[in-house]
Amino acid sequence: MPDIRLPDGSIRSFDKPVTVHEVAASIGAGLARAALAGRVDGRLVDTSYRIEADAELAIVTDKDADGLSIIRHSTAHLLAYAVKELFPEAQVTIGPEIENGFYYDFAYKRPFTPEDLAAIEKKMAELAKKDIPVERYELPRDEAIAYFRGIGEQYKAEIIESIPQGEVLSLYREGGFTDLCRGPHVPSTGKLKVFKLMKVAGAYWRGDSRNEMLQRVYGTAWARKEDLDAYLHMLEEAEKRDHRRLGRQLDLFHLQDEAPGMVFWHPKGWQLWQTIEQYMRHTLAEAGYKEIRTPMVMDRTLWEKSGHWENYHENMFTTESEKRDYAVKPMNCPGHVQVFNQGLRSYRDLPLRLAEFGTCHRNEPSGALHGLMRVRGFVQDDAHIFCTEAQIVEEARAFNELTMQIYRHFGFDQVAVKLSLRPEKRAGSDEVWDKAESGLRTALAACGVQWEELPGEGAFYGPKVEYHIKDALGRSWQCGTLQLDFVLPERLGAEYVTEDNGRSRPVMLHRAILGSLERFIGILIENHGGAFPLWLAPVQLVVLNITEAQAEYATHVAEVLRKQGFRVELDLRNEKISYKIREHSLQKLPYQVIVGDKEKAEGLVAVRARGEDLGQLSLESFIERLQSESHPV
RNA sequence: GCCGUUGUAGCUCAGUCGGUAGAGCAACUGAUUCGUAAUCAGUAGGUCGUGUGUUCGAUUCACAUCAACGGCACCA
Repeated sequence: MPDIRLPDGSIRSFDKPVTVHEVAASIGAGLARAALAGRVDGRLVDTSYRIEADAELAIVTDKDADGLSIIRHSTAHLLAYAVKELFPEAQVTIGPEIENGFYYDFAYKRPFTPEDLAAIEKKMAELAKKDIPVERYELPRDEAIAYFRGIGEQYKAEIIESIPQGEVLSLYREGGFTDLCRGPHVPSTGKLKVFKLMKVAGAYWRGDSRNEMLQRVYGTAWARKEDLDAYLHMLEEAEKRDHRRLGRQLDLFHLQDEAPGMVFWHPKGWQLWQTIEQYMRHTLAEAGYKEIRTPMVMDRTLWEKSGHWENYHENMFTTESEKRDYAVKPMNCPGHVQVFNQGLRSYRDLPLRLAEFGTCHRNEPSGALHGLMRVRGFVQDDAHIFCTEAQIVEEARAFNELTMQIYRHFGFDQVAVKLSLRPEKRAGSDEVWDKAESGLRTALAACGVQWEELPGEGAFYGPKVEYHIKDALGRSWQCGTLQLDFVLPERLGAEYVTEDNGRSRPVMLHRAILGSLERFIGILIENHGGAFPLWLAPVQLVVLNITEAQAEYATHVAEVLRKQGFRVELDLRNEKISYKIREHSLQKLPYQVIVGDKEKAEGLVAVRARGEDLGQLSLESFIERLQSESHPV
């Protein structure tokens, strides 16, 4: 007869098998009401689960992360239930929990409208209020298929058909609605109180663009109303940080219809760009890279040799002149191999690190474009390291260190490393891939970092290490990449003279740290909400006079600051000081330097940092403060 | 590329059940010379994304097309 050990270590003995719910009830009526599921010997189960033998049990409530997960998953089922009530012809497919909520995909003769969504949400609330029991039962695979076929749920039947023969499946029934599901689920719909449907969108059946499109309804669900409110508030805040909105407000860049996916950089945006590019240029030079420049347009045959034409020609911009076909470069690497191939290279030249801030164009699908984050014309902080196999580990280690240092300079200290392995569509033999993948593993191990492996995600010519940085809103962005390539040097005939006067192929390391500068700037804008640190701010300071009487002094102050190398604007407009301060505050300038008669008389400046009055300072001490702040830490 | 939505002044948006449009902010002009997030008054600004069709008449209706937005698919 089961002895149940609870998380506090206490043991409760029962003289017959008990359900999770019964155990909860034996502890207290409140806990029984709060119980959403149980964790029996580490496995999540329904509250109706019967424990036959001795076990460890934790009662899962909405205070548990697992509890919230179950709420979201069950809310997805409630959504499907509501849809079936309102639109009996709709067919259900899948409805998983996702970050902050859930979705459910339906097959229906027409798309759902916002009005439908409101009606569905209302129906969900109604069904939740009725506190309908959610019951689990089991069915053999073939009976389950017959059942779903019988009620016209073809998609469901298809899902079950892809499950191996002989399995017993669990189904969940709430009122008139039954769904196939692994579970667990909340014991009744009354546990689902805090949810909101967010949007409808198309989504391909089984995630394959060759399949029909389903109607996906997204929703969010929480344990408490305050959590939902906080989440909605966070979404509003994120919207205020949207780089497209800030790009306009801060006059950084614009996009227009005539050049979809290509950016018009305004003076302030280009200043920001240049600060970043020059910083990278210096940093790379110090790390032993040589900068080069290669053509934007090259003959099609070169792209055929490199393999890009075969893999990507649909996404390449092409042009033609005097019966020759050309392609606008989508990558710098084939060009870099051409530079490597000039003259006879010696093992003494290796590693050779060639860097280029080269503009590349990729004809991305129209639906993929998104502000600066996904564009058709972009520049990477790109470089290719030509080295021997023996040098791979040391080069990867040095790259890792450089990358982490640069991220720190930009204020990103949470970095996740991933290793993408061979894709289905690839160039090169399996032996070469074995060598490349194990080479990167060894290199990563040498760096002492933890990494996650992603099978099938590598580039066609080689596996890649990805660096993902986390921004101020907790979102993760892939920026850096290190790709090991034995294929391109072979295809484009790169070789060097070895120590014993033989010939050998160099290995090529493709690498970028920021990735696309456009995208990285988009990330920076959102990360800082447009309030850039001093070293990045396009305009670092503005000098304001209070009345015309200090115009000359203000001009002098601005001049001194400019001579110190700061980016300074002067605002001598005949406006109230509060008006001017408001404008520059909205522009998120790091510092506003205000001079009135008092400052003029004593040779001081009154400094206002963002939202903080620093009071009067001597110009010298202010400059000192600026200097200590103006370089990346 | 696929599904859906949207496109009106520099920006944010209203409006026209078919009779060629309006607000706030910004801009410009004048007055105000002011001490830490909006001084007052005035002026100007739009072939209503583009094309075709229906109509006496289209910004409004229909079709096509382009772009943006939200997803999906893609992302060398």
